[in-house]
Amino acid sequence: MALFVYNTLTHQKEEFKPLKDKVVNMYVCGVTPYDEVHLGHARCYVAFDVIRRYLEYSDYTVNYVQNFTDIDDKIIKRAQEVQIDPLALAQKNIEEYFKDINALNIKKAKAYPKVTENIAEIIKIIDNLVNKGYAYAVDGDVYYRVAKFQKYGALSKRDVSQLKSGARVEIDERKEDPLDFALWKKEKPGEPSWPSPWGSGRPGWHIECSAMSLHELKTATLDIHGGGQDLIFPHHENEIAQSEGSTGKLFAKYWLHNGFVTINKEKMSKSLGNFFTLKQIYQKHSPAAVRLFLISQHYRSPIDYSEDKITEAAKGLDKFQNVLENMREMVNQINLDAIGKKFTAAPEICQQMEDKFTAAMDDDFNTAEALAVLFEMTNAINIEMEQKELDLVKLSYMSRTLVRLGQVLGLFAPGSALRTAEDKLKGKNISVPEVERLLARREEYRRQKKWAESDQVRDELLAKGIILEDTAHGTRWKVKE
RNA sequence: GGUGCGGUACCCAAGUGGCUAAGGGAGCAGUCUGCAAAACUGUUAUUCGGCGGUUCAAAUCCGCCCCGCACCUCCA
Repeated sequence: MALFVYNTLTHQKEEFKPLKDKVVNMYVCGVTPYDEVHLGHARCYVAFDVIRRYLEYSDYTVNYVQNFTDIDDKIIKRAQEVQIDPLALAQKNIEEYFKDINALNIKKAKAYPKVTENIAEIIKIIDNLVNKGYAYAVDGDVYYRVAKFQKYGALSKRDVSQLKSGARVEIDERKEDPLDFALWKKEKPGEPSWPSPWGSGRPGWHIECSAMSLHELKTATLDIHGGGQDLIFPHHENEIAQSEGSTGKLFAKYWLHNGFVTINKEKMSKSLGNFFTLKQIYQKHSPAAVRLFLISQHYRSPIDYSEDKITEAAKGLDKFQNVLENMREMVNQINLDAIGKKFTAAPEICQQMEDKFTAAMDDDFNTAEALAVLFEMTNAINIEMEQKELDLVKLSYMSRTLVRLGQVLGLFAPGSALRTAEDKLKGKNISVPEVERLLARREEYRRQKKWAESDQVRDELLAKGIILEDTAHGTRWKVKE
């Protein structure tokens, strides 16, 4: 089976073939760090993290680059509002970005270029565009000459003449055409600026991605360029115009765009004010549950957020957690190599599950279906554990497959694995030592068969949202979400 | 107005021409358990927004209609 991806550029699913065999150069538009990270951002970066992980699972070397647009109108505006230096504001938000995003178990990019560290590269491209006639300077500003770029509108499927009649484009007398957009903006008093051949100023919004992808990945043509659907027009359309105008080569082979997070079916966005930051959500839910929620639906479809849905995702996570903890108790000590003589091959079901999993993921990263395979595997393991005579080697193979495939989706990875005890108690009015103290007391009651007292302790814990499970190997506890 | 996406059970959500319409949550009944929880078993869509059409065969293709959302302006 081959991997097929939906390419926004061609509006269809295509077989994925990178330029160079087994190497994928991938650039995903990062955030403009003027505010906190919200769930919409998380969806984008989780989606592309899954894509990256699956490509790596499929034996590709992935060069993943994601930028920070750390100087921009919005940063300047916000900085003025809170009376802080724009670059310091951006820096602070970048630090917060990593805190919030890392919790979601997102793999590090190869590089995180910033606009402010790539001014020279940006100027170089603008200069090149001016020399080729794709751009013109007016009064300290530099604009892109959209009419000169024949393919303009191809990505977003827009007709240039329609755009003009749309009348929503701002009229600026100095521009040759209302569609022309700024590559370089003349310095304004009190704003950060850099020297350039056209005078002091700063880069326009779209140029940084053209410059930084070229600079960081050393290739005119990217294999994958990703981002949110809201960036298709004008941002990505403009990037194509800039990059291809400058290099004369195809900018990106595959354009992948993730769908929005919505609330009550409406797009979650800063402008509508209906957004939830990750910090807000983390107060009530674990990042792992947020991640599972985000991948429970295909990355291109809109996903509607609600508290209940994250809670549902948390329950799914519990299901995985339960099976893995039960497994751990049973097969923890098994050395597969030592017992290998008896059971040399992995059971057939492992290969079947893996085949189903890859078939789902090969179809434009269908995580919803892939997830179903993991639940099927979970069920199969549970059934196997019900058997009178346990086949521990088989169980071990099965759980290894579950974990390995789960990790492709970024679930239960080592490190950020499942939820830790402290993580579980987030927002609860009780500490881990306290729980353990009560458990010990209940254990003593149970030993003495004082059921009433024992149940009282259990009820007490339940009232605080803690559920107990008595197993053959002792009592386990978890938190009701 | 232009462009695009979607409407599948109580809820979420896969499936885009042919095996019994995945999977998760919720509910109900049962097994297990000191009792629970977890887990397991059974059960909840003769039907896929509506109406026509094509076909031996359609949730899947075509036409029309109804409804929802997004983009065309900063947004992941």
